Amino acid sequence: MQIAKKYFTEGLIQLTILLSLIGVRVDIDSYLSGYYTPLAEINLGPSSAYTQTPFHSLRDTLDGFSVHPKCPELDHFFASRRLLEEVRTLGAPRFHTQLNAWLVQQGSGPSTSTDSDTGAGLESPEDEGRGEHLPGTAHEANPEAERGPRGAGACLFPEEQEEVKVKEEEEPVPLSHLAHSSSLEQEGLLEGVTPLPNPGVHHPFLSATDIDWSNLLSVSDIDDLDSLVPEHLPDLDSDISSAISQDVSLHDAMVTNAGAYLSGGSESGTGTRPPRTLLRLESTGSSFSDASPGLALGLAALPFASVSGNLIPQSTLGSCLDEAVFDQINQLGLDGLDTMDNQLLSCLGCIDPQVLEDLDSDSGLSLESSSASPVSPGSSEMSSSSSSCWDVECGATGYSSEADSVPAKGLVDRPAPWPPADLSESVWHDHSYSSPALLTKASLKEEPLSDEDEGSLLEERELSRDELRARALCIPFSAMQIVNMPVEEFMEVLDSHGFSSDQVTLLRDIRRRGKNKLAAQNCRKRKLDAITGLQEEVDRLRAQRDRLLRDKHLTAKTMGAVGQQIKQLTRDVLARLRDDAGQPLSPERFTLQCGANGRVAVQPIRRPAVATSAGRKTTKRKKEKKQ
DNA sequence: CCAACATGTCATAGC
DNA sequence: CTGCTATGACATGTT
Repeated sequence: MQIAKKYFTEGLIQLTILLSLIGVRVDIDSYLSGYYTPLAEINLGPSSAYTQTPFHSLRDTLDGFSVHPKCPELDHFFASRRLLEEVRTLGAPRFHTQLNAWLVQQGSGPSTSTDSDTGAGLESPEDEGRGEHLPGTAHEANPEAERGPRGAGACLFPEEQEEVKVKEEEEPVPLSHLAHSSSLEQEGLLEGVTPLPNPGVHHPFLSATDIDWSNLLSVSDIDDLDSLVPEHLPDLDSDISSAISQDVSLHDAMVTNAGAYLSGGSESGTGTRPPRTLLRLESTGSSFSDASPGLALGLAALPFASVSGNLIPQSTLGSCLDEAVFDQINQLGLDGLDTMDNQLLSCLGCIDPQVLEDLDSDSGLSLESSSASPVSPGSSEMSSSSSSCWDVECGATGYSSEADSVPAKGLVDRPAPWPPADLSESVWHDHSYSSPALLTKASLKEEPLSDEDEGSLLEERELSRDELRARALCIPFSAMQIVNMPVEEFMEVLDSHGFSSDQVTLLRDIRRRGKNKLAAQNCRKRKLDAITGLQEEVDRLRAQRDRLLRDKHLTAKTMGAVGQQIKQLTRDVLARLRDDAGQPLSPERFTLQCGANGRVAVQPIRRPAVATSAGRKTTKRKKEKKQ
């Protein structure tokens, strides 16, 4: 995203992209051809954070712009389309191919171009691209702009696709070819790659293009497209070449509807083009909305692809577009959901929904959850925290949900006491709550078992001592329930069920032991974590110590070498100096002293007056040996 | 059989 | 005072 932001903060590029988005033919392909890779990485590899970003934040901050400064509707529209593109890109793995092939088409188009340097286009796309096409509207500004794509629109065949892709990669696309590319296609392609351009930059040029805005946008055409979607489902084809031709023809349709240059000097354009392109336009939308959402890039430009003479105010534009966009989103989502739901249901049909719900929760014995549940003694919180544990038990045994799935709150609120005889099976089935792994395993494994298996498993499963005691005293609660219910609820249970003193004592013991058991687990876990952390710290400190020791040795070695060099230099200097007698200065009697100002002075070595001659000799010998 | 480990339980301190 | 948590110590079962 940083790269994308960097790119999009370049105002000219932003402007180019934005103009392309609103239907003005600008040189955006040159931009794309150069920055395609990073942009593609941005969108084709949606990070979880990116896709999971809340809609409001997506709308407001994805492009780095909070609100469209002048046109909130437009901003909203862009945000909506951005969201739609996010949805599309999730399922558009073949976007690269489409983009490449399309770019080649533009490059091989008949448009007259004076620029052949793609790099120049990248450097200053607005100079050539927008400079030519901005002054006029989409209908009249630049005949080449419409002639180019149309000429190249239907020229790509499946067998040519790969070749063209290579060609596109090898040869830089002429700038003007790219500049003349269809805004619709650019939009669709671009939005498949980029998280939408900067809406804010677009405004200064709105005055020059707002007419195109109004002309290009038509709600009725959007509706038509929607209505046409089902009619052309047979046209849906995952073939890339088909999708490409559709995308290119999309622009042709726009141009045709615009009524300008329909019969212009397009080399490849023919008189039979308009009907065919229209059909392709429709099929493009259908392909997007149904078969392969990612391939239907043209639908990204559907609001703009609808070309009519209707002038609609921008205030209404936003809402209309939003509806269209979100209809598409809904359509996508519903289609995907239908498929996914069918598959999921087929896989999970045999699983009890309750168990499915339980799978979302933790094992019910998670130390965190278990320890947290008492901290939140609210009834609602209790039901959320402890019910998961109980549900696990329910899922583990597969008992009837009437008895098993009753949460603690329900237990307490239920006026009628539970018959121990009936609850014996439903409550005393699995109380191995101390072992989360066992619980999870049991809950997952035992669900599809039959009653016979349940019985055998019940027999196999050992009840804890507290469970046995509670069963002996006919206490109609599981240890999990007793432990996890809030204290208020527990007190209410003790009061409302008319338990004997033994039962109450046992209930309290079970609760105390259960909580202490969980606390012990927590404590041990913390202890292990602490030990692990300390061990890691020990390792780290040990490594640091070794590193420091190595540095110390190296420093000492260096210091020794430097000292030797100094001594040698001192000897050399003193050997070149002469005393009054003309004799060389002895290093034993003189030394060199470096002053703070950089001066070097010869100083006699001061020896202790009390030093014995023997000591001097010993010192001298040592010095000599060292030297 | 023994050691190591895991787990439950008790006692206790502290909040 | 009560309930809860944390933790050391001990017992017991498992590997």
